[in-house]
Amino acid sequence: MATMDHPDPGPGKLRPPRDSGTLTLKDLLDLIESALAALPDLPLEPAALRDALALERTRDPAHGDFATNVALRLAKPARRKPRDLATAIVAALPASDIIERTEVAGPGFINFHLSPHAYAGELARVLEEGPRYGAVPASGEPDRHEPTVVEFVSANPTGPLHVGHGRQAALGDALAALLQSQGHAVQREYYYNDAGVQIHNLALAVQARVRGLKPGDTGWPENAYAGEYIQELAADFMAGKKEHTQDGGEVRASADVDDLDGIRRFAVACLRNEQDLDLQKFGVKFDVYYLESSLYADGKVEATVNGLVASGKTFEQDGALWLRTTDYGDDKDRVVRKSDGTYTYFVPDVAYHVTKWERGFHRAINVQGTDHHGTVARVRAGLQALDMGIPAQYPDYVLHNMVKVMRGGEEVKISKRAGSYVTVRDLVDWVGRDAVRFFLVMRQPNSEFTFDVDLARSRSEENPVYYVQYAHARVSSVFRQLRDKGMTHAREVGARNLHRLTAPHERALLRRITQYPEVLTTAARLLEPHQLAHYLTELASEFHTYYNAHTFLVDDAELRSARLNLVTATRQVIANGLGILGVSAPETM
RNA sequence: GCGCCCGUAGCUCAGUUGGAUAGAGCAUCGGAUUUCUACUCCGAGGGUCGCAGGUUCGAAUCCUGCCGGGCGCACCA
Repeated sequence: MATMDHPDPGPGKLRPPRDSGTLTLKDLLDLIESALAALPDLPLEPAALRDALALERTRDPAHGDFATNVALRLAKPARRKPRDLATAIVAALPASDIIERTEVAGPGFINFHLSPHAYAGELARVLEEGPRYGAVPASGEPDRHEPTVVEFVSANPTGPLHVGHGRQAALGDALAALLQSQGHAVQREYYYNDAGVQIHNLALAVQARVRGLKPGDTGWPENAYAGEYIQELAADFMAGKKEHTQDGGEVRASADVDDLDGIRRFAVACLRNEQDLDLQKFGVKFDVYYLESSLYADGKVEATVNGLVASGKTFEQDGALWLRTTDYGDDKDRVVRKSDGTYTYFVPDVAYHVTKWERGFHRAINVQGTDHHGTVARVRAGLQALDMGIPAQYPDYVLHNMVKVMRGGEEVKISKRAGSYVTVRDLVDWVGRDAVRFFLVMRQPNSEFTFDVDLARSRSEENPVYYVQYAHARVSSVFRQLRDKGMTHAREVGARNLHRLTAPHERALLRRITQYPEVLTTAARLLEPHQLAHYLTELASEFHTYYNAHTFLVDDAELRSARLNLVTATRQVIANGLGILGVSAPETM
């Protein structure tokens, strides 16, 4: 599972929401529902019938386009044999021009073979809606528009972004786009830990470097950052450089060794700017940077502590204030206020999530590394203790594993302590933004990922990004050829002649294209962008197969236009899907 | 030790939240090009779904136990 404890979709969610998916999918569901309602002797409530109704894509084309197992699910409560029930349901199906034929198969499945008419309708929709195809229109079920905040990256401004942050950036941005495609109002947010110990350690490290110390020397501060970039910061600081800040101001390095506060402000401004450059290069843009320091300034931290104390769930022990988080499923109680009077980081963390809720985001998704999964129970427990009506499973988490980088058959070590590690910028420089983006979202987040730099660089079919992008470029190439040959493509002519696309390759491609809206819905519901990446490679594969087996630019103008409609739709879906993943769709390779 | 996650073809991984004969790419082997880009395509072999039980019409999928690996178990963040 890539996600933890996201809300149970509940019974009935097996059926896709009404306002998503293809038109034909919704029509089919309606037809089956009517059939069930028409069966006289089913001793079942309508709600139970709805819950049992699931429609799924068939794996084997011989089984048609869609199949349902309602008869299998209802057989027992109805006290009837599955196949008999299935036969009765089929007999009760209203006539429809989207169904070519229906059959009862296996233990009691009902298979639906769609008519060419159904496909023609869906293909027309792709061409008509263009870049919007697959996205849910802005009028549907209210819960689908629930304002959602997606928090990701949230790296401390204490060094460059490494590959793990890259995975988070790629994942978080794709997730946000996926949710937007489903009609949610999404905010991309970056939580900035600018008030903690880490920043202090950063300042100490720069100061030590300014004094000429190196990691390991006597006098080198404990927990100070060892990276090369610290030395650069120290040099810039002593050179009296100016650095602009995010709020439009400017920080000038004082070049004063004892000016620890000045060192801190200068270093943070520099590193923050570096991170922004990385993210910009990666094509990720945040709507909001939420500063930890503002939580203190606005009294949110204090208010949270007061709220926790008021809850009666706190206690004093060994001079510290504790919260009984074990009451809410945590494995041990947590310190809120240390015996030295300062708060643990857990407090601003809870305060931050309170603001998410109070800002109207009743759905929150946090993208984090699995190494931080211990915080999940804590934050939720803190929110529960406040008793603000926040659901127990708030927020959702998408946890991702670490990334190994292989280059030239060897692992490139990632070690912040050692001071050398692969940064997002390194990767983008080596293989390009598109490859980094695609690679980092093409696998399930929750397993270790090995980034093969050589594969990502290769211009061959082995490289999945290249393979998908090439399919897109290839369609564009076909249209260049069309012009060169002085041929024409008329969409209306093509639309009228879609019945001529009868080759197995064409049927397969049609099937795949029209599946796209369902893929988006599923990927968004499960918070799994890799499903989209996987789909795109399959779509590209089917396109390449088709391309190789058939010439599109034939003399027969009707067939030609029909085929060009099909490949235009293919290109559109590839472009739309890549767009959600933050990958470009080039006209030429 | 406790908690969370992972274990599917030689390798990298999918598997539509319990369905039909477990799929794809790479690698291996065998084929295809006077062609809209061979930057491609077609075919073949390859499996104890970590192991053992359980749940049921039906399990890679859900439950229990074990084996192996990752991560986490601070008055650090």
